[in-house]
Amino acid sequence: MIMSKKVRTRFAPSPTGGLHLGGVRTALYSYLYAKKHKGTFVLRVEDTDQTRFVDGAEQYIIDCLAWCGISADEGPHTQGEYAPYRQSERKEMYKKYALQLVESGHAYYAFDTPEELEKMREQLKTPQNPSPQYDTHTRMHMKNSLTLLKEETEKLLADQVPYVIRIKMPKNETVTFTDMIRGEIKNDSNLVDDKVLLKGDGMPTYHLAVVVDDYLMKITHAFRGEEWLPSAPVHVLLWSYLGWGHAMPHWAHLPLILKPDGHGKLSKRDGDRLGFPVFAMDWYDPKTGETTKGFKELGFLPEAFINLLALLGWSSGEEKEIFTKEELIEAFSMERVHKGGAKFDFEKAKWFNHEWIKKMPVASCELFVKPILESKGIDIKSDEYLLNVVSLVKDRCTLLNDFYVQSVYFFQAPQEFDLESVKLKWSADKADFFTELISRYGQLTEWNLEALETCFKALATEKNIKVGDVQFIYRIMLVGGKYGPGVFHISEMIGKQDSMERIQRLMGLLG
RNA sequence: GCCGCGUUGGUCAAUCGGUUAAGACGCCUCCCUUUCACGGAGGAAUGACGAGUUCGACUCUCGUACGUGGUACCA
Repeated sequence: MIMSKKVRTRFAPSPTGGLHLGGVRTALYSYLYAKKHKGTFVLRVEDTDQTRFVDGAEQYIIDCLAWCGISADEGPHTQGEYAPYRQSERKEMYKKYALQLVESGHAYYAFDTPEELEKMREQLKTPQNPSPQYDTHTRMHMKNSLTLLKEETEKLLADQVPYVIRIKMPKNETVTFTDMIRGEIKNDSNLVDDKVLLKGDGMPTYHLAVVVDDYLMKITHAFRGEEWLPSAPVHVLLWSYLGWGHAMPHWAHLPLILKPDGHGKLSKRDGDRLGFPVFAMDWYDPKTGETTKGFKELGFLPEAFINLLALLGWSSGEEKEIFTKEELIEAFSMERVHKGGAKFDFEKAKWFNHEWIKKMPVASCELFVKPILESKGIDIKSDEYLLNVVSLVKDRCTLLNDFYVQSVYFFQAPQEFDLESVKLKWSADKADFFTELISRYGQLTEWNLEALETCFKALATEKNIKVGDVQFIYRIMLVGGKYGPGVFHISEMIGKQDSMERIQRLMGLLG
């Protein structure tokens, strides 16, 4: 095969709730891989489980991908040539293939009721085998077209007795395939169960749908989480049984994202417990009425979010850690994805965001900051003023939301003061200093950084007071706390009038 | 239980048989800043264990341990 096919990757989430970090990463890697190879990235909605369908989840997923800047080229939101992209809308296609498999002897009808299945598992359960499967060992004891006479099966079908179609796993075969990350993977066919392909309600299970759709949508590279590895042999067999072996996509099973503490996959609950988001954006669950915080709303930049996710399980091999999307596309390769799972580290995640805020031009930064301040009811005076504020405080903001605390005092006099700290330095001569300072400020003809700093320091020297002490108090007067950029910068920005009022205000409080 | 996958500092990780085993986050110290950050300089901290292959193993093989995933008419 000298001619290589056009790369087509897909992200195939099921619309059952908030979009998890790991899901975004899978989408991201699929996107990066497709773009790197000038291919197409497809979004396919795997809504075959009617009972788990959640209203609004699909649009939410689309919105999340859009926020991350990794929107799909084809999907339910577009008019792609492989539509429809919702499996529920493709329902009729799957049955045909299931029947084809029955026809060719690779699948069979099974009429066992859920109760009967339960009974079988209960009866066959032993300490050595706590979870018996419907497989090559047990299927001949069950109620299916393998154990029933042909006429019996036909009668049941004619009577519309509910049934499922199961794959008939072969005996004594080693199913082998190559994973782009892990290399050759082998499985003993005797050990994997006869997975249901077509459910009682006529919907396909994931196993059938993923194969049929990947084939029909001409997917060339299929990336998914490591949790799919155990059922991969079923999919590999299906590709071959359906006669599509030559077209099977290249697989890559991505390592899991683990809890930062303890063990196991990172879940929404861990985020709640440990105080960080797990979903890309706020997710409102219509069933419970609860909203779960997302990275976006917490103040993450999408650029930082995909950057940190990309580096969670993949590394370029070089020291560089901050990547733009374009740079990621350029540098990404599946071979450099780690095999082992990675524990999520929120501190590092925040570091990425901080780096992105520092790196962002002041003007772009202002675009994000403006709505945040406005939503808090702050009158931003003018864009020029805001721009100056942003340039002064941006390096000390880790999350976008930090801009509020770091810049309110440029717009409003502080409501609360760190009086504890002031009192340690307060004394009669300090009071005298500030009284005199107000008067000198009044006489200043020019209000700029140099003028007021000179005035301030000259007075301290005159009064024989440590500049640092009064400067520190001055900071609390203007800001309310022990933070923020240089005091004289702040003072210059807020103006003479405001500066004088704030001095007076705190002096009043100190009696 | 069985099967799959994995295992370099607390965390993310480089190394693709020969290095004093990078770098980053976090932590600590110092400098800068008479605030807090930013920035700069330093520091502590790593190859799960046991065999084998090899002149030489973090790197290859096997075993053990541990972790993780799966074992549904969920994806």
